[in-house]
Amino acid sequence: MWSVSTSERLIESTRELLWERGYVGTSPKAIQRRAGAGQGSMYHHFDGKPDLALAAITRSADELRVAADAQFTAPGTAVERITAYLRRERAVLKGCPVGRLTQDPDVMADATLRRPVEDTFAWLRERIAGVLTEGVQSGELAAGLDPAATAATVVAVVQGGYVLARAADSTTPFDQAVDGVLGLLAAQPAG
Amino acid sequence: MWSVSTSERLIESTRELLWERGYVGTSPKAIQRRAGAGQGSMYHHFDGKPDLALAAITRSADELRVAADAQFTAPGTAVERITAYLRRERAVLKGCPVGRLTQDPDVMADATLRRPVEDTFAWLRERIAGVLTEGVQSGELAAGLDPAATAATVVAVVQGGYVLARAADSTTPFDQAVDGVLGLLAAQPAG
DNA sequence: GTCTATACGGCGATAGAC
DNA sequence: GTCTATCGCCGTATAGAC
Repeated sequence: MWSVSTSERLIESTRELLWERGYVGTSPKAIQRRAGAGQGSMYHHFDGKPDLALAAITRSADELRVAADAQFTAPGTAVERITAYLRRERAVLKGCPVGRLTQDPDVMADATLRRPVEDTFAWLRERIAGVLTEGVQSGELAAGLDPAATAATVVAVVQGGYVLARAADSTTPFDQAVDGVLGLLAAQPAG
Repeated sequence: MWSVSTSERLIESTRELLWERGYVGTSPKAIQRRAGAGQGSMYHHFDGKPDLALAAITRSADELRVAADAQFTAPGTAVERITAYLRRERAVLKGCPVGRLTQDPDVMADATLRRPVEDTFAWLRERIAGVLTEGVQSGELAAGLDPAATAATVVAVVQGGYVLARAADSTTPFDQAVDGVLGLLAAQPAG
């Protein structure tokens, strides 16, 4: 048996804290405490708070892509895959670990930290637009459906659903928002 | 002529800073500087940071309701009013001054500060559901459309649209997300 | 009402011993 | 690699003079 390395624990602790409290609300001291690491230890492995945050953000972004891609790559019609993506299990009340960073002024002001966030959503919209395009081409979806716009809608419903859920302190509005788009999508006249 | 009162300037400065940097990222000192008020002045008019934040949040929430209600109360069909709401002019890259607070752990942990946020979104979903119900009843929208779910979708698209716009540093994805839902809504088979 | 003085702990980092 | 010491500045107030 072996324990995870200190640097590993620092990254994971940072990921959790960024998720819970954001960049501005997360201090090096809090990270160290959660990781069970000392001051010197943290500054040995990382240059400072931004460097550690970059490692954490990059990992969260990568995880998000992998998790999402699993739904889009699975077999099924376009609508089935979009449905699988929207209905996949999520920590709804915690919100999106990547989308959350969008509200963090110090993250958005730093080009390096901002990059993974920007790339993640660009990729996600692109990927979903691709799935929708397949649906249009196969005649499953109306020919008039705009894949890029609809993809943005799908991603926005998820991100906005988190906001509504947190505001209500209940997962219900998230589920409703998802049901809402899926209802609209299902009622489309076939192409 | 008269100048605005100091307490008024403190509230407005707090609103701006909460919008730009969130509660955790906003310090009393920063508020004072922006308001052109001294330390003692701020603590004379308000009990402290939470008290001042409550005044700011309440006002922003009230403003949001008034602005939204204008679209819903205007004449027009249900879809026209929803469209007016979704397309109304917004500071897209700044995001929603109320929805943003949803990501602020210290706001959500304080029942008093949280209240206006919760109420605002509950009201908004309710209000939109009402408009959609009218649309269903008049036959403008399909009988199968779920007003509550679709209302959640509409609000989520706006809130999520802000996230996408900030991530991309461009208003384009917001507009696409809006176009996307409106496209789906318009393509509904009539009831 | 507004000002200055003072307080104490936390933030983010560096230095140097072990 | 990890620890403790130290640093200067900021956050969030309180006290009391004007």
